[in-house]
Amino acid sequence: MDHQLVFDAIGDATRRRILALLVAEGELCVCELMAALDDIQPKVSRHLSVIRDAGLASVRREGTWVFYRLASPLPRWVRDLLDTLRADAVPDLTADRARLKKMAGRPARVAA
Amino acid sequence: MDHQLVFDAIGDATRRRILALLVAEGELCVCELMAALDDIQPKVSRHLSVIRDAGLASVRREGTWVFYRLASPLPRWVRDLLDTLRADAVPDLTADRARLKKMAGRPARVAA
DNA sequence: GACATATATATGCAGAGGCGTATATTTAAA
DNA sequence: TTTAAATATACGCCTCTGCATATATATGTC
Repeated sequence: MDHQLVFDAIGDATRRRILALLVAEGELCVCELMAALDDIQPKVSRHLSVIRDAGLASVRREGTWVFYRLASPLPRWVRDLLDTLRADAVPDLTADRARLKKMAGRPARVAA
Repeated sequence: MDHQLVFDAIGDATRRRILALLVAEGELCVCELMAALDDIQPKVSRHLSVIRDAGLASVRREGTWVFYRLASPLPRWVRDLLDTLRADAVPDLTADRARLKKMAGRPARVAA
């Protein structure tokens, strides 16, 4: 676990929104993150690759969908760091979760 | 308190070392931080200005020395974030504190 | 295979940030 | 008022990073 990669990952506002959503919601696919962030696909995908390369998220493919969740186990200090990404630290989180809730046609999970 | 400025401040490795020292040691002057980090003065000073401009540290002058400490009060999420800067999150911290301890001629505090 | 959906990556560009060196500022003392 | 010590800032330089657009890569369906 490279320390700088972890802090780089939380250094960007868009990535903090993604990470805060993963902390709060558990597992989300790219299309759900696009809806929650109201942002374009290449941008979301690029930021997800940074998060994944930092070792913070793991990936599960289900058909054409790709689901991201927080990696586990994570070192204690990383877990503590991610736990700080609550609504007071990530102001967009509340609105992002609301948009996610309103998203039409959310993919149904088959497996965990 | 600007969120991005706070995360920018902890995004740099040198600044994390400084912040971790302030969390662990309380109040330190620039010359003590130079000794602890084993780094040059303009670099330490520049990073301190970023930390100060983010609202994370306050400054007290005593003669020619300038002492930095964590600002207070800090928002809950900022305090939580800084509390994650322990030795496991900032690997240099242990060596930095050892160098600080060995520093010759540390300035004596007059006031708090 | 042809096509559609979902996701990933390549590319060129513009802006931000860190570095070392040099210099300015502040304070105290001679 | 000169000098020294401690600290702050200015200046190029270079690298890194995020962006939007375009394109590539699965995967499933017909």
